[in-house]
Amino acid sequence: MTRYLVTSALPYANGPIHFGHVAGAYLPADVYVRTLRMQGEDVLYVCGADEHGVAITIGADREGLSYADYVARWRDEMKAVFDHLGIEFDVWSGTSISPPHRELSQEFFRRLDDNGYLIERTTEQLYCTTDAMFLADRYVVGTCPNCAHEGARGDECPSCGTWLDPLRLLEPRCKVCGTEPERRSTRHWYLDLARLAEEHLRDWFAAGEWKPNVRAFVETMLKDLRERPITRDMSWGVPVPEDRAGGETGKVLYVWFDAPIGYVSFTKEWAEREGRPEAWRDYWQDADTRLVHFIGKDNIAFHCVVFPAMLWGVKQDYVLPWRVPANEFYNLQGRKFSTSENWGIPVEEFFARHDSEVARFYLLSSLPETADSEWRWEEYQRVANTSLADTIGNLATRVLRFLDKRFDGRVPELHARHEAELDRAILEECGPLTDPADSVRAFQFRRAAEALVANAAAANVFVDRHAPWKLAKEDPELAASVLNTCCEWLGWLARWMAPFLPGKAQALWAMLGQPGRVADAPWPGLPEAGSWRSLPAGQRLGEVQGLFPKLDDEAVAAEIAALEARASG
RNA sequence: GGCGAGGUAGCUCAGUCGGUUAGAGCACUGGCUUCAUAAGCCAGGUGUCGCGGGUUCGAGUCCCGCCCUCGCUACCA
Repeated sequence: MTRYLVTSALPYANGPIHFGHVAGAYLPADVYVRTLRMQGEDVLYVCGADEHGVAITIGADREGLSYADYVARWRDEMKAVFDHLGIEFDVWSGTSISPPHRELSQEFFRRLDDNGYLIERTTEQLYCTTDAMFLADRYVVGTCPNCAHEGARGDECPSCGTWLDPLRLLEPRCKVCGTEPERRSTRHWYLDLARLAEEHLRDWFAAGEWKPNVRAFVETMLKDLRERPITRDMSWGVPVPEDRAGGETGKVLYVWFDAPIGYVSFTKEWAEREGRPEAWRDYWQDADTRLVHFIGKDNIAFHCVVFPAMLWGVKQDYVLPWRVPANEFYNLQGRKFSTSENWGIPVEEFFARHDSEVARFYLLSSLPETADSEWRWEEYQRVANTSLADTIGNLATRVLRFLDKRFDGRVPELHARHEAELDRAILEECGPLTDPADSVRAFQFRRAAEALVANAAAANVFVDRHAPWKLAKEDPELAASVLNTCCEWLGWLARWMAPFLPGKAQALWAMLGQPGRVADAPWPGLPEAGSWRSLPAGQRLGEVQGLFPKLDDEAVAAEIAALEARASG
């Protein structure tokens, strides 16, 4: 048994979760966790909201809410989406509410400081007297010194593409209130990434196994590492430890610094709740633990460079990431998901009309694993109808309804003289069989989804070749053996389905008359001739019902029309 | 600008170490079947592998140049 600590990127508590986020970082992680658990691994799945930072204070001010209320609202709303989709964390928390978070973040700061990885520096920055805050680059707008474009941002001019510094902008204004900011000097702490890379990070990364997109990005970044500020002048966040602030007040840890520490804080929170307060160390400070970060590609720098640098720099034997299966971006019907342009699928409406398990499966079969991909309603319909309803759902009903009619709704008997022949037929002659878990472990979820459908399709071939409805008249014993084989196969299918379609898998499990939770059954792997059957003959089957609803063309057209109507209205 | 990823059948994509005639699913057509949610099975066609050059006995695959799409570009998180 191997120990795994799995994380999904902490979603920023400043807006809704959409299917793009789900496909990028949450659903694959959930499937990975469920699969490993069925395979007997020790897995902890940690997530929570990222709740600090200036964007949140601005959002809360705009809505007249306290920061705490504002992030709590998004925290709860995001959790509701995860619940709908069956994404189950062992702990879901938030960086502003997790009890250990403040102390732990400050401890990271102190230890990095003690170990010589922090640099203090005083610089001039723009300060808005109206909003009483220093302005981050993107919160300053002004006139571009290069092309005179009036809408230039503090970091870049969108017109000529020049890299800017806010201090270079002509007629700078605060993006929030329009006031002209003044220059003030301020002292901050910087993380010495260059030194951390020199001492350990480069070697560590070079020895790892990474997806091509991750390796390429990080190797470029490692060539030219600058120090990064880790503090900010504001009130919302984890305060810089008083014993290190040197009299400075009003400074907090910069949100990118405290956010990933949330993974650790939340693990500690989980351990406390379990009544084993030291158990978090098993996951974070045991060299054999495999730390897996599921993220979108925009987060590669943090999870493969900055956070590992922090984990190593505190010299507390923290494990560094083992794999970072960063996904590309997921779009919607040809365009980017966009809250501001109303280009999205309102999740509550979606769940009112559609089956969330089907959504899970469709998302998994279209994940942006190697390139950007997208949600297309036409493809959603195809997957829902062809792969799920026709291939998997119909397999179950064609077998089980026949048994209801002709075999008293019980698992038929396998006659010993048929076993070898039928094993050979289903295992070798009805199409290639593959273990979906192999692909899941390689982070190839699309392939795993395909394997699942292919394994079901093989049983359809088997049924057709043996035509039990004919055999029932000519050779009832052989018919029974054939249908016994089909029942067993459905049992395997239910277990193969469990990580992908947990609810449907359970429904199928119950239809077979199996007690308990299918997720508690061990992962079946691939069946081997002579030893793969386990259902007792005569076992009563459960009530047969259709597993998957079908989606007609009108429904699809209506969804696309609604999508476009929202965007234009 | 820099960096990265991608460009393969009508659509979505797979192609390992360079190796036979470039594959799968969907869609489409024909046949079979009637257990099943009008579901299932069998059979069938389709390619300037983005463009140009190079290396090689042999290139979708390796090298160089170019074109197109998307993303990142680190004090937004």
